[in-house]
Amino acid sequence: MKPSYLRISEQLDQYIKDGIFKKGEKLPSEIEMASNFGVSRETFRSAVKVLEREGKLFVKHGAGTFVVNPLPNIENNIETLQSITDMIQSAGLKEGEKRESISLEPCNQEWADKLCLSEGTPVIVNKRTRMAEDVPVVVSINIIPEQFVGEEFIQQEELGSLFQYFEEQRGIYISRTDVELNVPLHTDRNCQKLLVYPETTVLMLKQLHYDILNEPLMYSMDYFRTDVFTFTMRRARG
Amino acid sequence: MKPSYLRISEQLDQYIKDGIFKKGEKLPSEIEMASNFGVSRETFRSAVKVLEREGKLFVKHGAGTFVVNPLPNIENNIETLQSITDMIQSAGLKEGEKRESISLEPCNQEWADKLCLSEGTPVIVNKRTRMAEDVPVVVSINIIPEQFVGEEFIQQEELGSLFQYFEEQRGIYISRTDVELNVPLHTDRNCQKLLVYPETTVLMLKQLHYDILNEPLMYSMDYFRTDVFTFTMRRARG
DNA sequence: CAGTGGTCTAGACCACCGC
DNA sequence: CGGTGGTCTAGACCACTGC
Repeated sequence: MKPSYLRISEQLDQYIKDGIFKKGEKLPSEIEMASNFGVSRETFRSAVKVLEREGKLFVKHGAGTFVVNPLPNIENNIETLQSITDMIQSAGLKEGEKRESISLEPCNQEWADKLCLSEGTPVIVNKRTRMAEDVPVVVSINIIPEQFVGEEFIQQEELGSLFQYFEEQRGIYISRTDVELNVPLHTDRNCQKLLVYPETTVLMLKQLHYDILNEPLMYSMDYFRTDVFTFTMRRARG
Repeated sequence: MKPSYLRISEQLDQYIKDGIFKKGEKLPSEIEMASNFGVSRETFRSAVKVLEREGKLFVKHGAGTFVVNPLPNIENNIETLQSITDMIQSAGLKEGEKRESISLEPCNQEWADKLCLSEGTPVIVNKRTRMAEDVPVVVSINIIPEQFVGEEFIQQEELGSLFQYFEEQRGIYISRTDVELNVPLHTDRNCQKLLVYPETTVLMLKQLHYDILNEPLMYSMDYFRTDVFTFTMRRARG
């Protein structure tokens, strides 16, 4: 049984979609609406908060609650964390991979900082080319502290989603990622594999993945072909 | 007078920073904590929700509320919308601008789609080079429907922040922006002005700005030097 | 099963807006 | 000033977790 406030927020959303509540219009007061829905005012307010967070209602203290113009859904919202495997598959493409190399290397200053290790600590460096319909679309380099992976990690030829690997094989859930957007030079070695067309450009994400307790787990550098992937997001004023 | 739930969330945050509540530790139950703080359970829960949203606490139904590893603050979080003027100034640099061109042009398919106009409707196209310490760091192109700006817009040589212009001169508050990340080819004309060093690369944001009621107001294409600006963000699992 | 967080209520008072 | 949303309470019952 879904809680009331969710049912009400969905119904309000539908009313907006159906034009029963029109853009710019002020909703009746919370007390009145709560009474209409047969719930307490706090419960109705919870429903409003859901839609306010989604940018569908605008609440102004002392003035009222207003319907705003519905925004389009954003596809490929980069703010929602998903694995590269999911990104390729949700575009309806056949996902594949080729391991370029895997090695145990002393970590450099940058990796050490991010992963909270001391410089020089051995880490696993896993480099793969990810394919969509047998064409290379992503080059990804993962840096992982030794203790987080097992023997099978090094031996397996095809790893697939590391998110899935960590969850199913190691019981670790990746919940959050800090990202730095980068644009590599087109002379960057890791770009070369992706520059199959002269008009192709590449976006690189440096990503630090955390588990549920915000422990840094893996650092990645992922090179994406921008002619294959579209990255969008929504910004809001502080 | 700050509301209790905010005071409590700040105090909890401080306790975490001070190590009084340690990473991974389970907090006492909500009833107990609420009683400790001398507030009702709902009020204490509001405080917890603030920190949960900030990724500082992890709440698990039926199990408890846990302190997680504090994450570093993210600088230059791209998710927080700010004007280019602000971005330059908050880096402690002297901001300047040079208008390259301003014209009234029939809008193309892409602009028309975004701004909800018909193709061919005249729009103002404003192209500027933005400077930091007298060096070009951003090229920005703004596409604005005629009715949103006044005569002074076209005549003024230095516009400064358009966010500020809209707010102060036109009473319009830009509250939200949809962004598409792009990497232009280094042969792109708008890049050329920015490629002062051979290792410089450029990130381009196509941005559709909305007012408080989510009405599309302005479409922009902003070219940023990645050696000057760092863009970071935080992603979370759906 | 006991203990935890999730939802919900009816009512109260406060802070803010616009007339 | 009246009407709106913002906060807060004390208590109730439900849903989930882990032993």
